[in-house]
Amino acid sequence: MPHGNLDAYRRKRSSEATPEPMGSRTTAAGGRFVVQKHAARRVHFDLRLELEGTLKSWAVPRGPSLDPDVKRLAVATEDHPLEYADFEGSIPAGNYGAGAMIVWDSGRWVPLEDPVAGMESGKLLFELHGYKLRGVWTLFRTAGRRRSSDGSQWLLMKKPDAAARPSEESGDAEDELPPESVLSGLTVEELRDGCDRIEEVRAGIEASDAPRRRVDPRSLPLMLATASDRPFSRAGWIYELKYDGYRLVAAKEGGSVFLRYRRGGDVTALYPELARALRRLPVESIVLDGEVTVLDGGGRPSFARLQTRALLNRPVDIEQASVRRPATLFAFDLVSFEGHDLRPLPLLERKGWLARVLPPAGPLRYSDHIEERGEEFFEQAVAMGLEGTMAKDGASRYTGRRSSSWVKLRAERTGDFAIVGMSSPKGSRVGLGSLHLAVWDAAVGGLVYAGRVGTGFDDATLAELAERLSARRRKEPPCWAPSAEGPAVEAALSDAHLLGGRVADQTWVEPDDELVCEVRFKEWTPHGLLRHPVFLRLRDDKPIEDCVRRDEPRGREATLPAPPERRVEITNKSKVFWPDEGYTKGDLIDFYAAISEAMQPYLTDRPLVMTRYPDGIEGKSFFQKNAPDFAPDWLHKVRLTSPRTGKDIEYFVCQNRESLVYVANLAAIVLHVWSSRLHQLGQPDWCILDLDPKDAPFEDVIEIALAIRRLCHKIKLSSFVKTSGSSGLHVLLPLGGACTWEQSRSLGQLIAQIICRQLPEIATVTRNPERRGGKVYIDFVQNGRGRLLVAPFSVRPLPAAPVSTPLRWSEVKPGLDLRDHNIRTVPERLKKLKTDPLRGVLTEQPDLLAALRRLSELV
DNA sequence: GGGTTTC
DNA sequence: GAAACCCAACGCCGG
DNA sequence: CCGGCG
Repeated sequence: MPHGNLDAYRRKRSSEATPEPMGSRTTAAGGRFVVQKHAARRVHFDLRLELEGTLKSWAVPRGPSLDPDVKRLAVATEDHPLEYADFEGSIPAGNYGAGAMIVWDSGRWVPLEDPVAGMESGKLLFELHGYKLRGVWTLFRTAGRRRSSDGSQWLLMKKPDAAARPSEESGDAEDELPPESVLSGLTVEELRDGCDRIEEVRAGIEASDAPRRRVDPRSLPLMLATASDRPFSRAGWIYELKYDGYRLVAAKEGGSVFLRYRRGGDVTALYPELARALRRLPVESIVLDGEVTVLDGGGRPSFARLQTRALLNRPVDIEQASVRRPATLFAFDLVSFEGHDLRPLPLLERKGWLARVLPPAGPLRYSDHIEERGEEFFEQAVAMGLEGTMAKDGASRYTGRRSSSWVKLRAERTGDFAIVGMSSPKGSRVGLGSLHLAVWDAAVGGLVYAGRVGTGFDDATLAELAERLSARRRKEPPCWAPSAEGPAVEAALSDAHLLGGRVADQTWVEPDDELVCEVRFKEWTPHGLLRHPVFLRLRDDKPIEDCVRRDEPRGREATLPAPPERRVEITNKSKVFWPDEGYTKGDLIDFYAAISEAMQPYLTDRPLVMTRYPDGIEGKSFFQKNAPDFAPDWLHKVRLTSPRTGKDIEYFVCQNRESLVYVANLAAIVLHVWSSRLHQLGQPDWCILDLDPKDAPFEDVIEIALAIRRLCHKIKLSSFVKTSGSSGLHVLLPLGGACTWEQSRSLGQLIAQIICRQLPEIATVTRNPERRGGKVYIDFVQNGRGRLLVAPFSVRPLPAAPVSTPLRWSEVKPGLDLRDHNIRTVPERLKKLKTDPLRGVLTEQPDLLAALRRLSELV
C-alpha cells in the first residue's frame, strides 16, 4: 500500500522481496484472528472476546434493544490477558439507544443483537485505545426465540460453540472497510511506543530555531502548489504522493480540536474520527496541514466517497459514516507544535518532526516522501491509480501562499470511448464543436455518458467526423446518464446540464464499432464525466463493448477491487403468504428467482413499482414507488421528476436476478412497470388494452380479445396477450418506441371504441363499474407517462397465487382459467414452452403510420 | 419489511 | 421502550 | 368541489 509510508515502493525499486498481498486474512475457529498492519506487515492476535453483562435482546414488536449493562468488551491477548474496551457509538439510530456495537453479518453491518436465526459468527468492530479494530469472531449462537405472554420476544443465547465455523470472508468491496485506515493491528506496547517518541520531538523542537509563537489555525494561510505537467528530479527536492481529497488543517489546543478546509470552513463535527484521534494525540497543542481522504476497498483515496461523506449533516449519519467510510488525514506538514511556529524551518525538518509525532496507524497518517528519482516515482504513482505526485523543495519554508517550491504533477490518462453524438461548430470551427462520448458498462449492459471532448482535432478529422456522424443521426441519446447520484437521466442528457446552463443544439448518433476514439484526460469527475479531455485519434478496431471505464490508468486491472457482490439476505422465508395454499414468502422468492430470466426483458431499464404485502395476501398492503433508502447500493435506481408536480421519485430498476430477489424479499408480490424504458421514457414499447370483466362472463373477455386480434390483423399490426392474473386479459400492441404516450393512448382509445361498436352487448369503455351493465370494460387509459402495467410474470395477491402469464393466441379460447397459471405451474410451463409468446411485443417494429392509416379507413 | 417518529 | 406511522398518483366520472 | 375508481 502506498499510503502512510513508502516501504512498498522502496522495496519494489530495490528489487527486494515483493510485499505481502494486502487483504489476506485468515481465521480459525475459536476467535483467533489476524489483523493486518499497514505497509504489508501483519501482526497476529489471539483475541477472545467476551461480553460483560448479559445480552438482553429482542423486544416487541420488532427491533433489537440492548441491555444497558453491555458496555464493555473483554479483549484477551497473549500479553494482556484481559483488556477492556469501551464501545463507541457506531450504530444506526433506532430502538437501541446510544452505544452499542455492530457486527458484520451476511454482507452488511447489523447491530450485534439483531437476532439473525442461526447466526454463528460475524465481524466485529470496536475501539481499543482510540484505535478501531475489527476482526472475525465467534461469540455465541442463537438457540431460539421465545415469545412471552405479553407478545414480546426473547432471543436465547448459548455460549460459544467450539465447533462453530467462522464466517466466510465477504468479498463485498462496497462495504468492505479499507484495509489500513481503521485497523491498527498494533499491540498495546506498540501503541505506547508511539507515544514515547513525543518527548524526543518536544526536546528537539525546543532546541531548534522555531520561534515561540502561537499559530492561529483558523486564519493560517496555506501553502499552495503550482501545477506542472512534467515530472522531474532535482537535488534537494522531495516527492510525495498526491492524495485525491480535500485540503484540511487539523489543530489541537489544550483539550479542544479544530478541523478546517482550505477556505476556512469549520468541519470539526464532520470528521469525528479525525477529531478523536487528534484529541488523543499526546501533545499539548499542534497544527497539522494535510489532505483528508476516504479510502476505497482497495486502499486508494476515493474522491466520490469523500464527497458523499462531506455532504452529511445529521450527527447520526456522520457517526455512522465515521465507521463505515472512515476518513484518513494524510498530513504532510507540521505547522505548529506546542507553542512553536515551525513555518520558518525547512520543510525536511518540519516533516522529520511530523513523522515522529503521528502514530504509525489510525486515521492520522504521515505522508511520507522519497528524495530522488521524481520521474520514476511519478510513473509508479500513476500506475497505482493515484492522482499524481507532489514535488517540494526540501529546504523551503512554509510561506503560506502559492509557491514554486511546491509543484503538483497530475496523472494523465487515456481511454477509448464510443462516440454517441456531437454539437455544432461555433465561430470559425468547421464540422463539429465537440463529440459526445460514452463508455460501455457491463453491469448496465449499455453505454453510459462520459462527457464531451472539444479539442485535439485537426480540420480534416473534424470534417470527416461531421460527415460520418450526420449520416447516423438519431433522436434520443443512445446512452444513459452517468451516475445514480448525479442528475436524473433526462436532465443529465439535456443540453442545459451538458453545457453548464447554456443551450446548444445536440445531435445524437447511433453508436458503432467504427465510431470509437481514443481520448486523453486528467480524471473522472464524481458525476462520471471526463475532466480536461483531449481527442487523440479515431480507432475503428475496437468494439464499443471494449470501451469500458478503467479507473486505474494502465496495468492495474488485475488488482481492481471486485465489483460489489450482489448478495441478498432472505428473511422470514417460511412466513405463510397464501394461507389457503400454504405458499410462503420463500415460495414467492423462489418463483421470482426461477422465472427471472424470462421476466427480465420486461423489467430491464423500466421504473418499477411494487405492491407490498409484508404479512401475506390477507394482511395490510401498500404501494411503493420510491425505493427505500436502505436498499443496497448495487440495486439500480433512477430519480425521475414528475413533469406536472415537479416531485422526484426514485424508482427501483430491476436489472438482474438479484434485484428481483431483493424486491421479492421485501414482500413485493405485484410488480408494476412503466411501458417505456429509461433511455426513451417518452416513447412506450407497447400499447396496453386491459380487458376487465368485473361481473361479465370470462367468455366475453375472450371474445373481445379475439376481436381485437382480428382488428389488429386487418390493419397489419401484431398483437400479443397475457393474463392479467386476476380476472381479465391484457392485450399488448408493439409500438417499437416509435410513438409518444399520447399517440399510444389514442391508438388504444380508437381500437377500444371500434370494438365497443362491434360488440356493443359485451364491451364498454365506461369507467364507472355500476354503469357497465355487466359488460367487459376495455381500459385504454393506462397508456400514459408514469402509468403502470402489471409486469408479465408478476404474481397476484389472490388465492391460488395466479401469475400474469404470456399466452399464445391459440390458448385464448373457452376453458381458459387464469388460476391455472400460478406460482406453481408457470415455471414448468416456461420450461416446456421454451419461448415466451409475448416477447415479440418488445422486438417487433411495426409500421405504425400504415396501421393507423388502415385503421382510419375502417372507421 | 424496515426504518422513523411519536407517545 | 414500545406503539404508531409511512410507504402513489392522477385524470375522470357522476353527484 | 368532492369522493370513488382504476
